[in-house]
Amino acid sequence: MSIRTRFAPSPTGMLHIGGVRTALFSWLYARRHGGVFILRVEDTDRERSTEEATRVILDGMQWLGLTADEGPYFQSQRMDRYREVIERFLSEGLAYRCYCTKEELEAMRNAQLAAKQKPRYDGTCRQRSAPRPGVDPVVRFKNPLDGVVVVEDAIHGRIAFANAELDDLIIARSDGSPTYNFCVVVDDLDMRVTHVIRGDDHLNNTPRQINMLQALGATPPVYAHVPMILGADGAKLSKRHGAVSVLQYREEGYLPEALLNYLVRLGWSHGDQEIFTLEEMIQKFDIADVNKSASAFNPEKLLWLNQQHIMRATPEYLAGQLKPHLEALGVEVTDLARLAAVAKAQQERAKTLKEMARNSVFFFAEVTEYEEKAAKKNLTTESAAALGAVREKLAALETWAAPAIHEAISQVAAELGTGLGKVAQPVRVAVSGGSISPPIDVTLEILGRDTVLERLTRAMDWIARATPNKG
RNA sequence: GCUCCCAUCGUCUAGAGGCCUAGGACACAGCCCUCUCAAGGCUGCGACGAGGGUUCGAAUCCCUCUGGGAGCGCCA
Repeated sequence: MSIRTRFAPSPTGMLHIGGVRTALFSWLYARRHGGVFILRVEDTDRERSTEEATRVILDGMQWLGLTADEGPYFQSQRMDRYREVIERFLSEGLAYRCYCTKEELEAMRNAQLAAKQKPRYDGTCRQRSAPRPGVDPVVRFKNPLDGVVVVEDAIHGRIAFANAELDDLIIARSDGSPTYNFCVVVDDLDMRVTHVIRGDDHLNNTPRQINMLQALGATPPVYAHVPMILGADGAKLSKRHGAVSVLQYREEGYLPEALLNYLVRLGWSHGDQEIFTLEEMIQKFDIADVNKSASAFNPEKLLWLNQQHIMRATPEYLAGQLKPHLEALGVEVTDLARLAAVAKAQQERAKTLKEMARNSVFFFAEVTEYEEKAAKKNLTTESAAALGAVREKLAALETWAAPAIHEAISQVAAELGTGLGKVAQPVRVAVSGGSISPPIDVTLEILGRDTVLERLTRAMDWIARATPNKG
């Protein structure tokens, strides 16, 4: 039988990296085994589900390339099916209507807590034969009263729960709507899910779900409860440290494959390997190699990996990724070949696309002012001579290419009896406006002769104006 | 409180009884390379939570403790 995995996020909160990693593991596992990956949106709580959160799930999965082979299914569109199964539970005596009021339940709960007991429903309505006027009943599943449920977890191994610890959970609310644990069981069964890979915060739900499955005469799927991701401070992931929408990472200039690479290494490893292409992940991922313990999110390492992936990417691909970030800075890019040249020149000097864009603006827009510190140090009367000499040599160059440009600048340095830095750095400030750029020859080549000559002239003018009496 | 889970450098991890003087990566510090910024190279710093067993031998197996986490909703 072919493997079928699913990712079942709830649109009651933003899809964050914790969810993404679970999705990744499920996706990887399905891909690795030539199986099917299903996306299912768990939106039974219509009150708290938002359209925006649903959008983030869909857009986020698409951005990351975690494409679903089936779905997205929406639980909100399967209500008839749930009602049908609830009826079946009722008619087969697997469930019963409970007329206890919320107040009564609350009182029961408080009493149990006060007696230092685990709060749970006492099963009062199991015996009830007649409806109670004025109360809309909920439906509860009749959990076995004794015995143990064994979860054979692919990550944790065998875990046993005593049925005596479990109570009769509500499967339908008083308005008739089905609840989470029930919907999961019905869906996983209907969708023929073979491997349930999810966060280990669901571990405690598993015995109930297995009981329901068994009541329906079904065989439980393989469960794999992956450890949680903690914030950078080791505390639970929250808005403060990283529980932001995945799309935030796109905005900040992360490559999808870098984020995936970072996430796959959280709780999973393959020897000492740190950098994985998507294909390698698919090839090497296995649930058996997933850790049991929670791991903390480390933004620095993500940044490093992003840089590593940027360095390994092709300039053309990078250009496409970089474009929106330049546009966000108000730079229109029409020449994609030129953009690729820029990306190539920049790819080992940026940790994010956003940073790369920021440092690349001067390739596309006029230099309107010089960074103060850089100008003060490099655009001086002394360097004006170097700039002039460079300008002259460059203007006379036969071929406009990096090697020739490099040669010209070296010559100027030699003629002036100074180091290359004394010449290259003023030129850098003149053409880029600041002190940071790719190697000067490459930078000038991409910029083009006309632009370079113009910017050199402009810098010399600027020097003359800035030091009027020295002349 | 009860149930369940977890435990190697600050962080991510390797480690399935001898290969461990515990390896790699991020971060940090120093050095090298160098036209800036990076990248890269080298070096350093730095961990098996504690106590008991089992064994000729334990980071690895067992127990207890401690610490952390999750669940106990007409949320998912």
